[in-house]
Amino acid sequence: MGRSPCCSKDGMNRGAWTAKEDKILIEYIKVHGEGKWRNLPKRAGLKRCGKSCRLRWLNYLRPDIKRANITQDEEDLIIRLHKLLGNRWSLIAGRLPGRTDNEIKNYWNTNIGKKVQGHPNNSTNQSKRNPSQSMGQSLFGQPPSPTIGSHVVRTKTSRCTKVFINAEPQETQHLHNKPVVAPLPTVKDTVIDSTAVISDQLSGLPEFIFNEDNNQSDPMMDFEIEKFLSDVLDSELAPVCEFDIGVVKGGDTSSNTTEQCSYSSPNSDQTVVCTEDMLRNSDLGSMATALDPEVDWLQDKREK
DNA sequence: AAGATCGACAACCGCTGCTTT
DNA sequence: CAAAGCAGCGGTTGTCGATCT
Repeated sequence: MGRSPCCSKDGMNRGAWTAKEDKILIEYIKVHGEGKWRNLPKRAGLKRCGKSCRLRWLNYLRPDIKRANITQDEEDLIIRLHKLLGNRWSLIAGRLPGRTDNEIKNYWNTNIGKKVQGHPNNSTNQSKRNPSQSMGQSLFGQPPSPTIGSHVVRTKTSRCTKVFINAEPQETQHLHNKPVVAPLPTVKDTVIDSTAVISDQLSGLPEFIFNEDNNQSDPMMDFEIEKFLSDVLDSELAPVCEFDIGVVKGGDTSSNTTEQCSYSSPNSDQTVVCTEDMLRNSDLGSMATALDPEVDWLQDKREK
């Protein structure tokens, strides 16, 4: 598919932005709002390409940008999120108010990356040595580590938003030896009911988000895996959970890839890998079961 | 004092996926 | 359904100031 270039380079300004250009861009966005970047330069009278305007605005001119140095807390959060999400800077930035993906990426490359690089058994270290492994190949053929040291190895963004669910009823699943729901016709039911059981014991658990349009009779539904993980991060489990998302190949000879979410419990030896197949088979009960040690751990913590 | 090197960060580039036509 | 348009993402490069030799 042919595509015209983003913008002509003829007569365009390049390089650092001047104060005058910044002012023009700010004034224009104040009046017209963000978006329609392609036409913005022409309308605003800027000799810049739309991409450049967008970047300048998002990374530098936006009023909510924090210009202060990154704090230790923020650095810790970046490291933690990087463990979880890999080089998905926009997702990481989304959890750091006032910080941009570019800023975090630069900070990582110039500060954290070096620190982490010196640390043995680190996936970031590995991916620097051999970037091709960072596409999920280190997961290939070997299960995620059951220890806390399990890390994300994916660098290429891919999405798992739609999962085809087998609508056939399944056996009763148990959580804490209690019946969760019977039958379990859909992933939606599994997740919601499993969560409900845990929620009886623990507030602040992730809110699992599904497309409201879906119902039990609709086998096609949205499972927002990134939202799922994001909600987990917001929950009280955040301090103890280790989640990975990875894209793995089906086998040595297979070129098929599948998305998976693995969960490693630091309070037990248990690791649950939640694959598309598991989702298809409504096997999220296993994942919920994996949360048991954390629930117990948090309860103990609360009682103390 | 001057050139070389390094580090930080802004900006660019190529690609991808979603939406529109 | 395919092509084109567009926004957004992550990797890379360029630039500039600080430090070193």
